[in-house]
Amino acid sequence: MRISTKGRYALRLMLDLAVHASGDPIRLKDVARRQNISEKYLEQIISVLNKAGYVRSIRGPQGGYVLQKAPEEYTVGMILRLTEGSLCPVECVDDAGTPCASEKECTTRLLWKKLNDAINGVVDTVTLGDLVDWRAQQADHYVI
Amino acid sequence: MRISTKGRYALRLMLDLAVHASGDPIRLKDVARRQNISEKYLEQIISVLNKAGYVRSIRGPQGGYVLQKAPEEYTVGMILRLTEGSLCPVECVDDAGTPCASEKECTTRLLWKKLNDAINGVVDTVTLGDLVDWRAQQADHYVI
DNA sequence: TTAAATCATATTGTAATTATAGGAATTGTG
DNA sequence: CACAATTCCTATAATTACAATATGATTTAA
Repeated sequence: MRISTKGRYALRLMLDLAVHASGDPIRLKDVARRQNISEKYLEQIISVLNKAGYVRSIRGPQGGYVLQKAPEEYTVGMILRLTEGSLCPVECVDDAGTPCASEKECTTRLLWKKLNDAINGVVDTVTLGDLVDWRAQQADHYVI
Repeated sequence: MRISTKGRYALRLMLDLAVHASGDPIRLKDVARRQNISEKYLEQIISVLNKAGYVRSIRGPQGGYVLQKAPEEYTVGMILRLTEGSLCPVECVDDAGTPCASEKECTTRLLWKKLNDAINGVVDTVTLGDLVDWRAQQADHYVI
């Protein structure tokens, strides 16, 4: 039950855009270098984020990407669900999925609901802004 | 980020053994019928549970399987981790996994730790005994 | 005009998932 | 003892997902 690289890279990509925001567009090449991720793979990932309106793209030289909204406006869950697909541990507790064929209310389903709630409790409360803050605190340590 | 059928089937298998426990061994064929799962697939799954000592097998006619311990002694996490592998959402927060190569303490890692704790908070507290109880309560509804 | 960037789509290699299949070994019962 | 019911073991296969890589088209600032 792993988060795939796609979701993790998307998160690091968005965090990179948030941290290095200066008004000017940020080139994917620079993100790829800083995050040590294949630029071509990042292109596919940011394409999804772009189509969803999470980032804005500027084409041509001096082009790049900028966050469409403030970092606090993006929850981790929004980013992961977009790139990763559903985060539900099993299909039957997924609102978008097809419900359990067999049982009206199978016993293990209660467990999956609890697990789903626990997962959502984290990813839907932590925002990109929080990640930026955490990173700033870590940076403080290195200053000394 | 889904729990695979292997882990889900293992849980239903263990629950079935717990619910139908009578002292006599329970045939896999009956579990397969009740749970509507391929018997051959269940064989592979229970083989893992058997080698781990979670169930005891009795061979030959009138053979089958019984739980080795009381249902309360098995957490959901024990069963899922055994059949499913690690439940960590990313490798770098997995005690058994290789730690992050790049960063000493990368920012997103804090998030993954929170997520990991949330998941463990559910699977390590709910036991097979709880599932049995839940099932009994559901059964009460149908009695009326 | 050129070069730097995004955009779009196809392809590939690997591994995991989800089983199915065939038969060997064990053992209670008639 | 023979038989049949069961567990046990291993191989194989079909499908899908994952994680990229590759190629080239399009846009646009300088």
